[in-house]
Amino acid sequence: MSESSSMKAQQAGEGAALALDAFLPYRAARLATALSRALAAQYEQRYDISVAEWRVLVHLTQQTEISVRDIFTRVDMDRARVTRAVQRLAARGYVSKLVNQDDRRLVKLALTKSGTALASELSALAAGFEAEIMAALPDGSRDQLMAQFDLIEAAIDP
Amino acid sequence: MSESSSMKAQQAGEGAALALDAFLPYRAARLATALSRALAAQYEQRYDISVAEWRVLVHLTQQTEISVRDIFTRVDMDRARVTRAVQRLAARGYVSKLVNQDDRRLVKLALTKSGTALASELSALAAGFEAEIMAALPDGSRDQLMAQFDLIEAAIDP
DNA sequence: TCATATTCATTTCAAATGAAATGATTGTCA
DNA sequence: TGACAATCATTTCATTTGAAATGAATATGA
Repeated sequence: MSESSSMKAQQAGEGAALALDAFLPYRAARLATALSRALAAQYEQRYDISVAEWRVLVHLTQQTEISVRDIFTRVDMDRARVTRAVQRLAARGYVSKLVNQDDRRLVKLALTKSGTALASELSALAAGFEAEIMAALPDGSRDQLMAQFDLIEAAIDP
Repeated sequence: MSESSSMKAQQAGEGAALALDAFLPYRAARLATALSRALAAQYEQRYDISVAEWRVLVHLTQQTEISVRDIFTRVDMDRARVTRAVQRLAARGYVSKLVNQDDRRLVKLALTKSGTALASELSALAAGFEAEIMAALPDGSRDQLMAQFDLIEAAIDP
């Protein structure tokens, strides 16, 4: 393999060269895509489920009779993406979609029986995936990470 | 505002309900987009630079005379995205693009004078942004985070 | 040397994305 | 009550994305 280009790579001029490898936003993005890709590889093909659909499913595992808005405000996807994920899930019979009679602008989402079954399988898969990764970290890392993530998000938002 | 739908939300049936808020892949994705959005808000409009372009610029700050391949292997973007970012940067005179004479399949990228200037401004901006966030965390959090990220990525890859 | 395989950057094309528009419903307040 | 604003889900439309195809250049090995 040709290594010529990288062999010739040289440091640029002085200046404040930002170390990308130690730059939090970049590292967070890299970590997130690596995790997402690795996890999706375990279910995308087997269950024909996208990341957006996966998130909606898991969210409905925790709360039911909720609206599209309830999901996208909590789950970090925009309205359109949630709407589309729900459409695909409903078309395949995993999610039921009714009009909320108290406020007919709202949709009332819930898992169907097969949706519940699928969500269970996916949850188990996901938990296993996470556990495997966490096994490579010192004890307590998980809580530590979550606490740090919380602080960072709090520092950004307001 | 109508709270009816969330007021009515109720816990779904027993089962292993995966807590999305404590699920690493989800939290990493949420963190990454929050950081990316907040940072991009500081430069996208002012400098008319996309995230992909920003990454290429900063990368060229550290190594020069490198190819498209050198960038996308290190920077977690696919070839097409790097090619497009480079095209836009070259069109605006921030990056020079020559053919590598030792291997004419390769492109030889470098910052121009104005590209170097822009990269400096952006680096300073980025460093400030990160410092502001890190100020909200305990001392040593940064190194701790990077070490944890390294471990997680290592647990995924091979 | 020559045929074949590989590597690189770019382009193509279909799918995903998200900002803004739309239409339906509910809230507000004079 | 009724006009107007606000909210919800969906759709529209232009852009972005990335997998695969392409074409050019180099490596490999008979």
